[in-house]
Amino acid sequence: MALSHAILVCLTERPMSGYDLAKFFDTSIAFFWKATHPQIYRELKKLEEQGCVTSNEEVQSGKPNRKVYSITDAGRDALKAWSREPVALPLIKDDLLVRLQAIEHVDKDALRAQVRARLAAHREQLEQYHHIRDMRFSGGAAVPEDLGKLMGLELGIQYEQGWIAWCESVLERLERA
Amino acid sequence: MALSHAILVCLTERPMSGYDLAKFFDTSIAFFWKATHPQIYRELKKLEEQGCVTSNEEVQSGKPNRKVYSITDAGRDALKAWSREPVALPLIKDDLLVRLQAIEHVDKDALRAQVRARLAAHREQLEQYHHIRDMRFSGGAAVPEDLGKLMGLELGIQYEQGWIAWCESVLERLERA
DNA sequence: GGCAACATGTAACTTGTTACATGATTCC
DNA sequence: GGAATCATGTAACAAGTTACATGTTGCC
Repeated sequence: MALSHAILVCLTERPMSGYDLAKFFDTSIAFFWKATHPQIYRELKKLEEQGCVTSNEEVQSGKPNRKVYSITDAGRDALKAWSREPVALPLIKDDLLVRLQAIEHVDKDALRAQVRARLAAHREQLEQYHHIRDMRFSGGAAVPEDLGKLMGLELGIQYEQGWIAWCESVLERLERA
Repeated sequence: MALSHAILVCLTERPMSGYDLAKFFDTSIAFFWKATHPQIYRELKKLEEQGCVTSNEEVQSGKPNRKVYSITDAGRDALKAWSREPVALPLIKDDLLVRLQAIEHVDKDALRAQVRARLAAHREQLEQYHHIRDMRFSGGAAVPEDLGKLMGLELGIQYEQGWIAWCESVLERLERA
């Protein structure tokens, strides 16, 4: 469904192998979409059958060969058609919030440790986003092609800041109780 | 995996039928976890086999019978054991952010309309959360059992406010371009 | 008469996860 | 010698979605 479109979006940037895509999903666009490598290889096969991407094998000495995929005109058309469809609200699945809901039925020490771990993860993520912003968008201005990426990054930064503040306030209250 | 635990959490509140649970997932805890009714019925069957819930049929005149599920002691134990496991970072899948990433390859009018629709959805959600907060937690104080629910609600409110601000700033920039 | 809500479920399908499988090179 | 990185994939399973199926009551 949308994974195929996310892959096409990545390939508008530059041609990539399945391996590259897996890493790209793990780093660059991990905030909006996640995918594991079996999923990516499976989807690339389908996209190739549909003619949305083409592959060509790059022979490498020593290392195994790379199969590099590029988006086709049909792929670009599919992307544009998809962009006109209505968007779904992002789905959230959060273990930690579910546990909070049943606060009287969970292990409170474990919960505190989990909130602390979450706080640390959000702080780290925020730092990474700041780093990317400083590297790619220093000054705040972006060329038109990159405006969307900058806005995505701004959302990420705001999102992490929100979580950090929330975790801190939750920890305070949990430690008092 | 975690859906079964989310169901158990709901059942700590009160016994419920599959239908009730589906509505509960749709309203109360929709922010943390979503589930459709076929999924819920399927999971309830498994949970009953494992002894984590028991069901008893409530005969109703006119309407079809309700099969009401209650959590068992084994279910409560399973919940506590699960609460000690490490939590995963919440996964996000957001179509809109993916489109923004490829801003030069999407239909810009459609994108603007989608951001406006998203903004409206977040505003509506925020209003609902405010309403719940005013109804259930007026004054801000919560009894210990409800503290987790209040904190979850606070996160929801903050989350929606963040999205609203972001959508507004994005719209402004998209309309300028 | 038609639609919505109540109430339960199945079937078919698509997505997503985890583990397995292979094999070379480079770094410690 | 062992672990990590590069690079591709398959198989089995779990989770999630969509459409189908049935039948009543109450409201407009």
